[in-house]
Amino acid sequence: MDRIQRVKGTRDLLPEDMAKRRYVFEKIREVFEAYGFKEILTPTFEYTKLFELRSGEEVVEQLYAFEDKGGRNIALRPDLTSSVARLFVNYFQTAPKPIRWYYIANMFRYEEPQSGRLREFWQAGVELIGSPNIEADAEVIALFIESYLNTGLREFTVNIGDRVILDEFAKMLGVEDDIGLMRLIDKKDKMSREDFTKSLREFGLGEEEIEKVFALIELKGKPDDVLPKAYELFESETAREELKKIEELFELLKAYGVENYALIDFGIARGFDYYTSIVFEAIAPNDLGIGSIGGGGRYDNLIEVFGGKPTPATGFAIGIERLIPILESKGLLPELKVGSDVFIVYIGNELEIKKKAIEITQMLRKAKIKAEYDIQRRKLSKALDYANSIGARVVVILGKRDLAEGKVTIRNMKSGEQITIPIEKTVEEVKKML
RNA sequence: GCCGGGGUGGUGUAGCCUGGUUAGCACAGGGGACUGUGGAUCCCCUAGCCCGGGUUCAAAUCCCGGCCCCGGCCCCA
Repeated sequence: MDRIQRVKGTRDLLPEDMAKRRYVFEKIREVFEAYGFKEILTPTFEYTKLFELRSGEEVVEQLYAFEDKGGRNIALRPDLTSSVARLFVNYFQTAPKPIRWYYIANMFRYEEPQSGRLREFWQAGVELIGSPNIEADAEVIALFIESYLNTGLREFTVNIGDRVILDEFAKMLGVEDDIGLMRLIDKKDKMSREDFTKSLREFGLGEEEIEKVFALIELKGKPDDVLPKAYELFESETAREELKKIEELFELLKAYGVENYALIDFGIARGFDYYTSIVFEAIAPNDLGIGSIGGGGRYDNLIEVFGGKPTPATGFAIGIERLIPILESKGLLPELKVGSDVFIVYIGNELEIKKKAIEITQMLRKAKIKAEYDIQRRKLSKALDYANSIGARVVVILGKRDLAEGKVTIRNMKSGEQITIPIEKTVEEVKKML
């Protein structure tokens, strides 16, 4: 008969995978908590309308959307930002600001799987709701950087862009389709200079405008280098005020001690069209074909879109399926042992001796030692073989002769060394061997 | 949605181009010999050509379609 396979774009996570994920999640969670963020979780599915309100009806194409038995149009969450905004509008509009929430959850998008992209994937993210100030952007970006640092990652940058600047830029060029221009600029790193120029021409820009686009995308690097040039390029009051905010942002990041990881890149747009000003994404160089490992930004209009009072907010999400392979390829994940440390074997098949094996196993377990006894009725040699294969470091052997004297034998699987000890000393002696 | 490369026991593979033994090997798994040390050795067993159609006397092998995997494009709200 045909066996049922995994659904396209999904993954089975085996014990070793889960150990790695738990490790990475814990490292990220530690930092989130240290910044005073509180964990929340919203339902796995929402009314499709929620996502349509945010992004337009065409997003249904990229959603896992379906009709349930009650005739409701439902979609699995593609991220948590919409749900968090909904939650806020429904119950928390009068709560003291700012609200600091974090989540670690799986998301679903109906897209073609490829490197670093699955249909079900996990994100660890935060939302900081209620502050319009640059302090909030700084807080979130600092937390973003520190989260990566706590996983052990060092080779990465957080590139910071700004939607206001891009809007002003589009105005400056007299471009109507500002979103189209942003998308094009966002792709600059994916193509050669020639191809990029060609795309800009096809978009309808003249040579002078193209020059300006290149001037813009060269606004990339440390603020000390970039900002003076930016002040030259932009003359509008709006743009200059925004540049001032960015200047302050970097001063704040210095106070956090994370400024070395932050760069300006005014070519960054990020796809999400609900972002309103500061946007950012983390890039870690790798040869795995993985692009951004996380990103976020300010979304000051979204809560209004969902029927709430206008409320500023900012946040980010870290893509776990992208981060873990990078950490792994750089050797930044510790050796994570899964399974029992101690294996208990008994020789013979008498009920009494089995009960003894269980009692000893329980003694070890109560002492928080990972232990299991042989429930396969294995012979000693096969039992040792099995103990070896599961990576048990110590084997407790119960033989009739030892038991008659109230003793057991414990074997250090690494050295092969064995000692015979009184049963009541088992926990103590096993601990010494671990 | 589009393009390229793939799909052989649980895992890794040989066979495919050039159609023809019972689809080979290794590892893993189960059992046995062994009954207090063999983390071994030996023996036995389990288990596979992604699915469907076509060509042919004959298909794992050639052709078409589908599904899935890997990668790229679109998209990434």
